[in-house]
Order: sequence, then structure tokens, then C-alpha cells
Amino acid sequence: MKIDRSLIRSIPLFDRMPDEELDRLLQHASSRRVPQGETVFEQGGTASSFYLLLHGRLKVTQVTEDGQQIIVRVVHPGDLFGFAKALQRTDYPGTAIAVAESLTLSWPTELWPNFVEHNPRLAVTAMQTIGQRLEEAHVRIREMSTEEVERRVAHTVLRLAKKAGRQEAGGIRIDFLISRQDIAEMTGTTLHTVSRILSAWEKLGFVEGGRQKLLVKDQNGLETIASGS
Amino acid sequence: MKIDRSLIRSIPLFDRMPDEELDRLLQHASSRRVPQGETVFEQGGTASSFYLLLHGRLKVTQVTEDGQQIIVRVVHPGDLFGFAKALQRTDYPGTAIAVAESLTLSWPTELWPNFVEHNPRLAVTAMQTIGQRLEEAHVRIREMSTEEVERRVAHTVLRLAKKAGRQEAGGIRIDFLISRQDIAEMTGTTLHTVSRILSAWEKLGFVEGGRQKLLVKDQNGLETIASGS
DNA sequence: CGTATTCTTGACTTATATCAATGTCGGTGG
DNA sequence: CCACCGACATTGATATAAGTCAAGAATACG
Repeated sequence: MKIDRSLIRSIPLFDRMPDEELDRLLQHASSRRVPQGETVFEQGGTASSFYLLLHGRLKVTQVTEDGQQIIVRVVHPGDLFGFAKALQRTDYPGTAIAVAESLTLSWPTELWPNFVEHNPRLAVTAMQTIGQRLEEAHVRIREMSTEEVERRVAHTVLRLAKKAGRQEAGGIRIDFLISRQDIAEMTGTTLHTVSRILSAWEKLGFVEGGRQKLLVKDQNGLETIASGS
Repeated sequence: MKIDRSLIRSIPLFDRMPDEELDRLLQHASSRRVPQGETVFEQGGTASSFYLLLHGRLKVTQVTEDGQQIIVRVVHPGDLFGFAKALQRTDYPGTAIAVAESLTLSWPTELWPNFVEHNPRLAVTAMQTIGQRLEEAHVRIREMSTEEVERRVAHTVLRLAKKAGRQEAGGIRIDFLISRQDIAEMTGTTLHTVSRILSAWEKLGFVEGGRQKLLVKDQNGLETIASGS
């Protein structure tokens, strides 16, 4: 399948890679259009590929034994995801669902060690990527350990605005479908509590809600809350 | 400084590395004995080295702006730690304190990219290490999102018993000094709640407490609690 | 010994979950 | 095109897990 090289070039992971190396990489890649709501891979499924998100937005969810769901992370364009093999796993630990029309690149997992060995720069960058993810996880742990719900929700919304926000008349629109339940699963609370919090913020003019919609109208206001009232 | 090679060989990261490669690595390494209670590096300090724990036990803590402390992780023998550079940071995100007499190896951070480029296997293994750490973080996030305190404490104690337990008459001893406060900082709760929980478990014969001591007497009992009563 | 941590335990408070009911939006198909 | 249905959201009332406040006991250490 033919893949637009300029789109790839815009991704930090590949921006300084020599042409030939990049071509070698793309040779083995396949791309796929993923419509809103469809899954890229599912929790427990055999990890046959690793992926790169070129365009769109995904959420990675996990379901616990007793049926509770959490959102492990949101995948943004340029992010590697589903690299279970690099974590020495054979199955995917979560389910990746498109929350906006998306475009992915994928490679067979067998090629991962190969790529890494032949391309040390890729290895270093990939490690940095995973490292950043680790830091994000630690931030989340820290917030869940020390902050109350409202602050956590504020932090989460601000991060979404930063990573997935589109400037719009009146504020920053979160650029994909996101429900109260989703926000609850990202912050470790219930949709009821999130709903109450967003309602309160709406009264204060900080945000504007809507069905699976969110518009941040006053970033400073939220930052005040995030930093502990 | 002369370093015992057999000790290094026992560590998975290096077990299958050619002798010459290992020597090249050890050439640039320095080892240090860290007495109980001393720090290896401190939060915010310039990341000048990365480390490997050969022997002993460390805890890595973080202090938030408003002075609350959490334990990010416990470092066990064989673990890499303080590899801030791999995460493209210039400072250490936390403080590493010896909770038992310890022995570390360290390398100047500048050598990290060098090592990785010259030793692809090391790169892959290091990535797996970070990957595992990421998974552990996700487990913790999942537990904090979905489980109540008692279950989380049970999970944490069981993990400690598994990773840092020494068989002993009557049960499995957690092999380093650990306070109620420490357990609280690992599970996102308060020392009071931990104290009450451990007291209750002691009455049930699951554990035996003591000042900065913990003995797991009934692993199955704890596992029942961990899995949701 | 006495002084400082660490731990325990009780009483009380509170944030947040749970339970329950109703409202609203938006897409589907008749 | 409108009506209806299902998914999503709001909001109130109530329950409760866990935090906070407070005091004292146990243990280690110099």
C-alpha cells in the first residue's frame, strides 16, 4: 500500500531518519482507515502487530476481572501504540478504540527487534517514547494519591485541551467524542461526580458541556482549580 | 574500582553479554556502598549518572509542591534506576533512598546513548525493563481507580512479599525497613488507615506487625482479600 | 533513662460513591 | 419528516469508606 511520506516525516520519531531507512521501514508497513467507534485491537488478543497513529484519536481501555473499565491512555497522532512485544508480552493488555475517524500504520511484531537492532536511533527514540509514557503514568499515580477528584478532573481536562484541543470561537474544543463516563474512567471516579463537577464549572463559565462534547472556555480558571483552589 | 563479575552475571540484563562487552561496560562504571537511610540521588538534582542496584533495597520517593510524599517504586537488586536521560530529562524526578544496606553500580549519563548504540541487545532489554515498569504503573493506576483501600494494601503487601520476601519460620518476612507510612504512600492512603487494616489482619492471623517490620503469615488469606473478599 | 519516632485506637467529619428518578439529545426507521 | 428509542446527562437524597483530629502507648536509640 502506498503511504504518504510527508505525513510520516511530520512525526518526530521519523523526522531525521535517512530516506532509504524510512523506505525500508514503510515497505513492511500497512495502513488502515479506522472509522469512529471501531477497534484496532482488543484486550487479550494475540499481539500480531505494533502501530503508529497517523491521524485521528484512539482511547485504550482495560476491563478488570470484575467488569470495571478504565481508560489507560489516549493515543494522539504520532504516538506509537500496541507495542506489546517490546514489553515482552504476547497479547494486548488493552483495547484500542477510535474515538474519531483515524488512520494507523502497522508492522508485524516480529520486525520490532529487527528494526531496533538496525536502527539505534529508532531504539533510543522509542525508549524515550516509552519513558515519557512512564512519566505520564507516574503523574497520574501522584494525582490519584494526593489530589481530590475535582483537581484530578481539572488536570485531565487541561491535558486533553493541550494535547487534543482545537482553537475555536469561545474556547478550546476537545477534538473527539468524550463522555462523562470517559472522563470518570480517566480520573478514577464515577460519571455522576464528573457530571456534578462539570455542571459547577459550567455555572462558573469555565467550560461548556454537551453530549460527548467539551469546550474549555477559561483555561486559567481550570488551572487555578488544578493547582488546589 | 574492581567489581565482582559474577555478581553482575547473575543479573538478567547482563547474563548473556559477551565478556569483552561486559568489561567495556564495567570499565566506566563505579560502585558505591550505600548505608541504610542514605540517598543515592535527590529529586530535582542534575541527572549525572544512571544506576544499577546490585544488592540491597531502595525506595524512590517524590514530594509534591504542597509537600505530600509518595513512593514511586521500590528498587530491587538487578533493577536499573535513575535513567532519567533515557526519558529525555536532565534532572532526577525523584529521590532514591536506601531502605537496607545497598550496593550500586553507576555510569555517567553521557554514556547511555553510546552503550545503547553499540549494544542493541542491551537496548532491547533496557526497553523491556522500562516497559515492565510501565505495566506496573498501569496496574497501580487500575488498582487505585477500581479497588478500595484494603484490597490495594493487600495487593501491595503481596507484591512486596513476592519481590522482597525472605522465607522465615512462621511466614515471609518483608526484607527491609518499612513503616505504615511507607505502605500508605505506596497505596495512596493514610498511615492511620494502613495501621487499622494491619491491626485487623493481625487479629485474623494474616500478618504480624512491628515497628517498621512486616511478616506475612497467611498468603492465601491476603490473596482472598486482594481478589475482593 | 529520656527523647523521638512509630504505631494504635477512638471519635468525628467529609468527600465521594451509591441509589434513584427524570431529563435531553440525536440518530433510525416507519 | 416526525416519532420514538436508546444512549447520555443531570440532579437530589442517602450511605459509607476513609480522612482528619486527638491522645496515648510502644519501641528504638543515643
